[in-house]
Amino acid sequence: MTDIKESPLSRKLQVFVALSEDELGVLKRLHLRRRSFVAGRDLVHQGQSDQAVYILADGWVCSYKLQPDGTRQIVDFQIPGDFLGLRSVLLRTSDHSFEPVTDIQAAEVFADDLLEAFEKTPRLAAAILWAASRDEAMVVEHLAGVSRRAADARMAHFLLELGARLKLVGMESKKGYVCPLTQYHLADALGLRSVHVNRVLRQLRESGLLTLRDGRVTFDNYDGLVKLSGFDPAYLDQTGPLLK
Amino acid sequence: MTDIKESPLSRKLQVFVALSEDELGVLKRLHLRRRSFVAGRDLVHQGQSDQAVYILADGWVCSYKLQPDGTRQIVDFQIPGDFLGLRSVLLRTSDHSFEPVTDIQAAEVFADDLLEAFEKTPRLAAAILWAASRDEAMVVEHLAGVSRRAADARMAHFLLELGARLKLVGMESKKGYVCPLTQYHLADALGLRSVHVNRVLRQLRESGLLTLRDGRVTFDNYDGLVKLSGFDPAYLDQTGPLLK
DNA sequence: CGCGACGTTGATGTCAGTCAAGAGGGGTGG
DNA sequence: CCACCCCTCTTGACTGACATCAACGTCGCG
Repeated sequence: MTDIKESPLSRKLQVFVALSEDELGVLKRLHLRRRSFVAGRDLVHQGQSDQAVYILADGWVCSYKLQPDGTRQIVDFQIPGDFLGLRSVLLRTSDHSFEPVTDIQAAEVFADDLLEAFEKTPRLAAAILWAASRDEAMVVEHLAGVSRRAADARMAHFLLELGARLKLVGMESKKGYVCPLTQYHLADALGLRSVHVNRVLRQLRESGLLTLRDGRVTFDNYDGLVKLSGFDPAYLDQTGPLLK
Repeated sequence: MTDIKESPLSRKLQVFVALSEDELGVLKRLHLRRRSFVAGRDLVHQGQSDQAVYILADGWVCSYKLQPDGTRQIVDFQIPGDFLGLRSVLLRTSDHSFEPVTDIQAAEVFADDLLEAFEKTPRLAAAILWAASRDEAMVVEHLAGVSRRAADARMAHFLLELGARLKLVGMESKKGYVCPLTQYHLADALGLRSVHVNRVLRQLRESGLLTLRDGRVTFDNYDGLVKLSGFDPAYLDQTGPLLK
């Protein structure tokens, strides 16, 4: 990336805080150590011994937890601009794994460097913590969705939420976005079986609500989706203290 | 409480770190400002304007999120020794509400006092952050349970987890514990309807696994419950760095 | 060409929701 | 003291959403 202002992370943060040249400089230095990982091979991130965080620059990742019975629950997806393992620095984290959904590029940041950056630029720290707390809120919303919404509404809500997140980093066009997730990923995230994911997607397509084909989500009837799913982006939009 | 060592919070923390007299003193000072709340009336805790945290001393609380359709999802329960609103100090928190399940007693702590205590006694801070990260892990586990476990296993897992938590603060006896939750609370937490909670409880009772009657959980066959639910307390037992 | 990953579809089963009714207990007001 | 209500718990009959089982299609790749 030639200009740090165009990196997904700073695009996201700048929606909420105008960053100074100084802060952008610190952000840029955090991006120096670039690494790649291939799709499917777990990024083992064992909170303790490995004191590093990654800033995802390109590609998608999922964080999941394996169940005793062999099924897995995908807790969240990470898209460009998201942190991997941030909580394991702030808090001692729980034991979930990261799997790159696609080949990815990420910047590796050592915990000490991150904490030093936080001290030097408190506004940047606040912005990053804001993003982290938004991730928290998404996990809670995810729980509520799996617990309380029917399969079609759950799917619609999930894809709308992803769209809203991608919009922040400039990866959503007018009415849809590129989405590399397989139906298995969707199933593992939404608490469904892949066969049923398939049926739900067909039903949504035939109702003229949305189309997911060839790795691309198209919203055919955005308002209809919002209505079906009860999507309310309030929990993503937490503006407020950071604007001051 | 006459001796701070006997407070639920310090009992919990001392399972993992031996606290010095100094640290116990700091902990004691955090407990000075005592407040009571009655069952059922929400503790509005609006992260921003109200910069306080509570340490629950007596009684049970649930934290929940209201859905657009009127149903609610209980995200977690708090028992004595747990913090209310800790995350809203560490991170800017998401918007869920707290409802006391019973009449409660809690110590009010101002954010500044807490942060000062953290600076003075880093080991105490580490212990409290450990507890917070355990809460994180429980939300993830909760998501996995609602998403992947059948109703009976979900119920069993939930009640086993509560038992393990209560044990840390000395509120679990050999084979059960006092549990003030109604079947509506259980339904709102587990993603079931209260009628079905009732049926599941009957089934567990008739299988000789557990009994929930008159506000008391009795484990009639602990090993059977563990087997049914796949309960693995690993995510609660995070020992490790704090022992050093 | 064969294999594995992903997607699609149908038939059938079952777990949990819905609807409905009632019982016990505690609180409140007449 | 009784009458009434509300909250919680209980049970039964029926329904339906999602799972299960089983095939088959398609595409990319070694």
